[in-house]
Amino acid sequence: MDERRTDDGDEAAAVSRFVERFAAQLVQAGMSRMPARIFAALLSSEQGALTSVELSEQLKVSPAAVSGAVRYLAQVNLVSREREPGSRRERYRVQDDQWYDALLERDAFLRNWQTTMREGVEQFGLDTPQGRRINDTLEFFRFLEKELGSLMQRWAAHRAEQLGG
Amino acid sequence: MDERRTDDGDEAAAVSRFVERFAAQLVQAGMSRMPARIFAALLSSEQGALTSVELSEQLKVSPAAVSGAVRYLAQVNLVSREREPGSRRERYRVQDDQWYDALLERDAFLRNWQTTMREGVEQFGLDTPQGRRINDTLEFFRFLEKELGSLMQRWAAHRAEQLGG
DNA sequence: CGCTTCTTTCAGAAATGTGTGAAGTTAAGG
DNA sequence: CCTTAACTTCACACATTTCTGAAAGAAGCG
Repeated sequence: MDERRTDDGDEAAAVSRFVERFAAQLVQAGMSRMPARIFAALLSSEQGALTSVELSEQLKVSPAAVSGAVRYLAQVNLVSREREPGSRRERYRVQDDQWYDALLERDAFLRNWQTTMREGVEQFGLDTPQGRRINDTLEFFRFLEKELGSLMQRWAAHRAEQLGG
Repeated sequence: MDERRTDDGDEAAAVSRFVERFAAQLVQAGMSRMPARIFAALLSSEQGALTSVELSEQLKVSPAAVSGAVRYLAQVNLVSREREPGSRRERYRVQDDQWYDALLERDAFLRNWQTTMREGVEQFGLDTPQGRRINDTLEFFRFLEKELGSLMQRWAAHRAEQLGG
């Protein structure tokens, strides 16, 4: 008749459960729902890449929703868009080795915080308790920026080593 | 007439601008609006602590909103509640030296991720690309957990040194 | 022990966010 | 060129979240 129904169904359901749980985690961390679901689906896919239609069907959402979510994901560098040559069909791919960086979105993120804090320090001045308190925060973010840089380097080294061994 | 209008007004307006900018930053990082505004207001206050009424007036929100937001902030250890002895008035205080930890809310956060990822690895198995991909993610979070621990220690040392010198 | 002051709870209103359907745009293939 | 398959945009509807006002609940003070 049709394909091995139960197996495929079970597998699909199991995948879906994981995808939704993963997505929920991302949502909790601040990502909006649709991007989260799509990212989770991509990471759980065999090739690490899916087409718009596949995502639309698997997640049971409209192409419009996929479009919007993917735009966001591409913008924050969690996903890259590929064109299969000869077709207008696009595939969206998780950046296997880059998404760790993106997830910690250090660059813009930490800079923005530092800017805000610097303004606060200027406004209140270091001769006020508030000013000193905000200055501490500024220093914390400076510290974080430096440390996260070297942290990611260590991670890269760690990974390279694993692959090598 | 009344108090030095322009000075107080300007100062208040300037503080408000900073508070709202800071809050916006926190919102972007995933915190909801009211807790974010309250936290920012506390950090910008001279004593690092304000009463419910003060918050309510400064932020132009109802006592109910303050109550709910403060409950959340206390739960995630960003704020502590104090009672002024003899009054039912409560003051809410930012935890000057603890909120860095809280902001990175490492403990529960990283554990939850690891649990989710572990389930994914089990589900797909290390003989599938997805399984390996998710396992990489799991390792990344293990790595992060370890590193963030020592990072915060270094920060504590850094701070202690500043205060000492 | 009741009055008063402050905080909390709760139902509902207002604001915001999120996803859909339909129309619009772009580019491959005839 | 025209057709057609894909992706995107936009207005709107639905869902969720967030804040308020009112009422109830605690706790000092007379």
